[in-house]
Amino acid sequence: MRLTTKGRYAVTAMLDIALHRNRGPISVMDIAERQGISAAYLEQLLAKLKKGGLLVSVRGPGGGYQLDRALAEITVSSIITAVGDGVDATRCHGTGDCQDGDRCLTHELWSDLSGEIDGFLSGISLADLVGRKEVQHVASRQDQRLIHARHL
Amino acid sequence: MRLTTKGRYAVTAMLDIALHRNRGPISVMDIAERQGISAAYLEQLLAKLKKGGLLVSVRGPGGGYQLDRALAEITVSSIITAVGDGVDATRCHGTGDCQDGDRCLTHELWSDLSGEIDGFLSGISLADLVGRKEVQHVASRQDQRLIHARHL
DNA sequence: GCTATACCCGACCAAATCGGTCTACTTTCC
DNA sequence: GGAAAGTAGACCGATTTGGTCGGGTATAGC
Repeated sequence: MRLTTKGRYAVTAMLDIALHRNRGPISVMDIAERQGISAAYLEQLLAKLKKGGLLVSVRGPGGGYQLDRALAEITVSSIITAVGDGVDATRCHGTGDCQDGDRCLTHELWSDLSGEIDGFLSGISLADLVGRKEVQHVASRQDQRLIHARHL
Repeated sequence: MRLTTKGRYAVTAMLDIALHRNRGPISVMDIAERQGISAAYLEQLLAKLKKGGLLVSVRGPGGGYQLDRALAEITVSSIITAVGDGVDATRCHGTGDCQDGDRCLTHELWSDLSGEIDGFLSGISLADLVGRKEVQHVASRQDQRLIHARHL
């Protein structure tokens, strides 16, 4: 099971774009500042998300990234997968040849777990997250802080 | 979320010991051969499991490791935790200060996910695993192979 | 057509982690 | 006493992570 900052950053960035979707394209810099993520690093992740068909980019001044699908059609699972942080918990990546061509003692356990996790994350879309009170609260705080910081 | 070979090996080893519990103490070498795990590495994991109160060891010839609790009282979750592969998916380890003392946008999501995974793994004990047909099948295959190998 | 903005892309890097080895014990049974 | 077995910890090579840097290229607006 690999769920590292890569996956977390990706979901965070997607959610940030979702929350500000009515402002037109969102620049990497904006997301990076609001979410406290290195801009150069974030670029790599957004590139993968674009390659995965979750985002489109607009070049030039005023450009940035936009969602390529409806909020409800983008699941957390798909974001994590797109960026390479697999949800798979087995050692053999599901093939079943964990021990010299045969299944290992615990193959089914990890396989079941993978299903469980994927089921959970597939059931949560950006639309769900955007609708959460707690998320909206954090988002408005971040917006305020960014405006404040840019006034200096 | 950290679920690496460490956690997988630990669960595999514990299950191996559980399956052969009627044979007295199980040596590291036996487990290593049956499960295809490096004995030297396995030692480290078993030491942690012992420190965590899941195993007891018997030194000297004929010694090895034994479970320190009833099968039903040892959950997969507790095994993974004992070797250090935390089930926690948040960046802040549950404290909630993911971004300059406040919660990040996705704190709740990862927190929920952690709960989900932990709930799943806490619900599975060694007794459950030992009772599974597939597990028994793989175990008997491993036993046969070991006997065969030692005849050479 | 310049220029500032912003995405694009690939090389590179330091630190951490992982899976594992090796050595040198100590304890216990025969 | 010697062999079997656990104990402890230093060490190691490979990979991954998280991130930087530097140079592109496209494009909007003047």
